[in-house]
Amino acid sequence: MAPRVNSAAIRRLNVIRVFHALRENPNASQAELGRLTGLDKATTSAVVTQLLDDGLVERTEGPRARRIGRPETALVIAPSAGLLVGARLEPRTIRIVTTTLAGTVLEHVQIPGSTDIGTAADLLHQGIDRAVAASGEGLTVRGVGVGIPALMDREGRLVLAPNLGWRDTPIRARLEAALGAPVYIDNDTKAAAMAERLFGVCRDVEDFVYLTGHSGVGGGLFLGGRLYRGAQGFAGEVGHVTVVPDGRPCGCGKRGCLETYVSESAILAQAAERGRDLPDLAAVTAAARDGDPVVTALLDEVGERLGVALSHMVNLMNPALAVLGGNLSVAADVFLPALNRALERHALEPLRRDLRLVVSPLGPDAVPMGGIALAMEGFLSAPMPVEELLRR
Amino acid sequence: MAPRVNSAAIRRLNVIRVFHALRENPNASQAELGRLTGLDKATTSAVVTQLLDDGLVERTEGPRARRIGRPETALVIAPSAGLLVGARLEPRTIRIVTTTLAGTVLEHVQIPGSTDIGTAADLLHQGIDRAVAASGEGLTVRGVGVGIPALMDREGRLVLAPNLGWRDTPIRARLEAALGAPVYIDNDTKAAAMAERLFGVCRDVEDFVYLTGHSGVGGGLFLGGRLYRGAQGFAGEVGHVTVVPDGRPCGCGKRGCLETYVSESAILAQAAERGRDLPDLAAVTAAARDGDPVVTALLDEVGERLGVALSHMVNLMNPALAVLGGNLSVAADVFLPALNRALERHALEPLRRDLRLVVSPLGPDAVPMGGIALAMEGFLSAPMPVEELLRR
DNA sequence: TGCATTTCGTTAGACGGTCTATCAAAAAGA
DNA sequence: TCTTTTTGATAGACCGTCTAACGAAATGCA
Repeated sequence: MAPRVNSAAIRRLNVIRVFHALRENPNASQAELGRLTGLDKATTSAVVTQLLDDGLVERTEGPRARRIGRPETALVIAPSAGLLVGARLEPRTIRIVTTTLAGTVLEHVQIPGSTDIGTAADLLHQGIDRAVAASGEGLTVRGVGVGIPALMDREGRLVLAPNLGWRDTPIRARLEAALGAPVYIDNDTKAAAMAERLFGVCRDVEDFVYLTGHSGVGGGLFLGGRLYRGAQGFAGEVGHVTVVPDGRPCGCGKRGCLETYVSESAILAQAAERGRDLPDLAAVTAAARDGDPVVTALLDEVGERLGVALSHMVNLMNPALAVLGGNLSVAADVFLPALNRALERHALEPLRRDLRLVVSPLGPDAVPMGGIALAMEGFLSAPMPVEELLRR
Repeated sequence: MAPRVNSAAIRRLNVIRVFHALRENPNASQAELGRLTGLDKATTSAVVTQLLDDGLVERTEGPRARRIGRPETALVIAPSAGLLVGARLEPRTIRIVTTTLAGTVLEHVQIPGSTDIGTAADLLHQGIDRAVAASGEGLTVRGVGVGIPALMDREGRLVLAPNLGWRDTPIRARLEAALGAPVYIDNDTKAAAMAERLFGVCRDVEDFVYLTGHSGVGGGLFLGGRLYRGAQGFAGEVGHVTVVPDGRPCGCGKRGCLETYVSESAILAQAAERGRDLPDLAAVTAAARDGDPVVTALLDEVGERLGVALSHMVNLMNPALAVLGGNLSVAADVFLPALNRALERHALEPLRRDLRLVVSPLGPDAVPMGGIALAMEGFLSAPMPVEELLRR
């Protein structure tokens, strides 16, 4: 049954609007928030009063514009209002970030992971406790968001991670019970796309695709102003788009998947097959920059494969922007020419013409900050998912 | 600036909910509408009263359930409330349908088209006038929706139709001026997808992809409960997804596009190359059913190509359902086995497992009925696009 | 210094929603 | 005929936003 839409829903929506406007514009005044959100100043006043009463917002002695008229009182999202926790959970390392509700980073923690999903979850739990303790006294955790390189369903169950051997684990429920705070879990790349939208390079972009390489290759779709998850929650599996018919075998059981050519391990394996034993992607990129023809040709192929898959996305989804993140950003400048050639060959001209291609500025924190974004969205929308309200 | 959310927006939303509930359940009572929409019966009463006052809804002597308690009064969307017009505009033929606001078909008109876009628009205008006149006396046209096989931007400008030589025509503005009624224009396949959602086989499906073949091959994406148009309005161009590297040349300037293999003209051309001169797709399908090995092999290839493209869509968007419409439905049963084999080879198993594959039940009226869907959406949402209200 | 001007933020009141509670109307069943 | 049951309408509570007016606190200028 569709949720009821009543006055309370309106208020909840307007609170969220004001909150995000203030998050993106710290030290804004009430009048400015009204202009930013399009709300009447009386409404803004009511909303801000509520946020002040709830302790989510504080008045500060921010810098005052020396203007005519009554001076504004600057507002910020209260640092004391609580913590958000974001994490990236991988077999090798677990990376945890804590922030204020505004998204200001407080602590970084990085610990070794585990190839066993149960052990990894326990380690994550311990790491979060440590990070929270280091973030300050008496701060309550308002939400925990985790990105995992796996197929995650809409209820936060880990369904399958072909490369890791993980499957069928109700990890959200498990962590929520252990942590005693709301937990939001999603695929790592979807989380990173959320981070790109809230904190990164896509702040004003309604339609973009995010491509990333870690152990595999992932895709996050931000369509029509919101993260798109698909019917089961599995949307964006660009790593398993076929780019070479009957190509290299993939951990998923198919052949010729994109990630058998452009993931870090795949690139290293292909380099080794061609007589270049290199330790990591940075070394591969360096070799190409030094003019090694074999490695250069290999990265050209990587760009070409990636370009084919991106062309499919462009033709199908017509994004305004494509973001390269994760390990893809390491070698991006080397393979970008080949990628662009592939786009020219495979993407429709009117759709390609206005496409912007950028490298993610978030670096290794993209996924943990995506966890922050998930937790922030969850905290603000609770108890009702506001985005759903006005769909027919 | 984001639109304001106030009481009026809530009412508009609830009116739309009640309207659609009544459209899908003619002769429903007020109490039933309340149950269907989740609204309180007091609210339902207020909304229905407004709809009755506006003349959009009527009380009828519908069939009464012989039950205990006060008998219900049946409601229907008033046939006298106005007309919707839907059309498919193509160079060869123009097909026009008129319906009540509920979507009940009143008139069909089919007239020859024109390869000149200006002439075609004039013919459409005349045809609409004729269809409206035939639909009854004194009915005002509430909206006109048109599907065109071309790239249409979000403002209803025709940008490009590679196969037809049409480009850069402000056809929406032109028709609106000529007709004096609100006009909504979109790509024909997007319109058909809307029809599938409102009147066809996807009534309760939030995430589906629609594939169709006419002169070219088109795709419509219904994602997260709404039609997805992309940044410029060009999303869904599955016909120009590359399925064969360096394959057959396409009217778009690229090579190996899906539609160079599976559009009707492409299939006929390939059959001719292999020594089978056949007049249309029905003849091709008949030959395959009669056991012609050349034609059977050709349709197997068609299924394979289509399956590759659909696999990309499944991996990227994880739809719950894929609908085959237009000419694709003519030969569907013949190439479906090959299509399924391709899905098995190219789509991730967890995403493919729950995918349903169905043939469109709407037939040649899919696009005109899509025009009806566009017009209905436009009429109900006017003056503010309600779906946008609660996006942050 | 004194006063007009400008901008900020609050508040009262109008207005319009939904929701709860109540009630009359109209049928079936006993 | 009376009870039961369901429908649909309505009063009043409650909660939103919006308009309009007002006090507060600065600048600009005589």
